[in-house]
Amino acid sequence: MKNNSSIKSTSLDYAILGLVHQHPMSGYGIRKEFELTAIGNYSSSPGAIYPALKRLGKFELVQNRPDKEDGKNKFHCTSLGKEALREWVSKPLEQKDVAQKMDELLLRFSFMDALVGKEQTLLFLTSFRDLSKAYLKEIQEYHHNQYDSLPLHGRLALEYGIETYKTTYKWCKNTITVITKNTSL
Amino acid sequence: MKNNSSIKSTSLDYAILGLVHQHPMSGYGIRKEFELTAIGNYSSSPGAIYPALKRLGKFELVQNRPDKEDGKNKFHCTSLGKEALREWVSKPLEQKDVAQKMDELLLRFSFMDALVGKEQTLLFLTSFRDLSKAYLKEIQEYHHNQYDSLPLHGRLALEYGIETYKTTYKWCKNTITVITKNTSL
DNA sequence: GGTGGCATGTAACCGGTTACATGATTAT
DNA sequence: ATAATCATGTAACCGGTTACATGCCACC
Repeated sequence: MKNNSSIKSTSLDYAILGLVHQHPMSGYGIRKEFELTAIGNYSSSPGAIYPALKRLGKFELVQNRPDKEDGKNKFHCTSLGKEALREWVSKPLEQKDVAQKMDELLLRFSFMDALVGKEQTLLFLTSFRDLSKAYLKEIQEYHHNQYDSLPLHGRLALEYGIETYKTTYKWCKNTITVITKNTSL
Repeated sequence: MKNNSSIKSTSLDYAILGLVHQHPMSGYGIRKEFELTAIGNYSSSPGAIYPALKRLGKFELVQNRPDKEDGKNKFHCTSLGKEALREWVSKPLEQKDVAQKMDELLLRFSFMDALVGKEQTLLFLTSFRDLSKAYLKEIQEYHHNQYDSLPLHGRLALEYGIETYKTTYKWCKNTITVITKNTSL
């Protein structure tokens, strides 16, 4: 009974929302951000950004108004927008996220610190860690069982996946430690 | 002056083409493949697969005809299809591929062994390795220069990227060794 | 003989791509 | 002055998503 009139947003919408939450910016600024930095590999084309901003505006998640600093028009994240963002970063992780949407997970993590507490962050990370480990185990078993029947390149590509998930698992463990020790919150 | 009447295909088209090149299969079989294996995270929905097969058929890259083995209708890769596939896997790598299209690169590598020789494969891999290293260096420098100004989560997410590209670089080096030593070609 | 998997499609919808278009401001 | 960058849009096109629809065949 919840969320029925709420935005069905793409991750692009949330990426934008997260950006303007950190710092209000113009649509042009957002485009530059996507174009020049490595952020999740979202499109920087005006045909993607401006319609997205319009969508977000329609649901009152962002608002284009003069900035207090320099008086220039900038898109701001509203309190409704902040709430939507908080919901998004807090969504429980699923197996398929880890298998298919790493970029989005990392983006959620990036935006998380301004939105939720340490506890919630650690929940996210342990979930991330466990799901990565589970997926890793799965493909390792596949690798082991199919070793002889796999074509050479197929096997090597699979091994790339295995190494990648090992790295992810390690990053999770390390990051959990960092966040746990961090006393600023 | 080349390629003007040729397909503008999505990577989904090539993923399908690569699959039916390895083994002729039904559209349903392709769907199962995408659904059950980790292959590049392509859609397995009929609304994606069948239109794609129609596209490929229009350009005579695939053909749906009875299989010699069991008489069932299956999509086969034509010689034209094989040529298109060879071109695709042989495309020179660009910086943006490494930054944004890893999955596609791995898929190209997977299909490569049935299409090009060892030399071409090593060209691909050394290019992959060098571009990964260059990109790694870039984000490492960014990490170093911005260390103090980055928000904690932003920094940690960036470190995930760094570890990932280190892994990629290592995989390339190792795989180059494996392919070089491989005498079967 | 009916449930479930095989097999192929279509239609509405929506979002991203590409390309075009415009005007304001800043810099040289 | 005029080029470059800031800033915001629109329109045609296309491909993927979701959901619906159909018919066959095999298995128990």
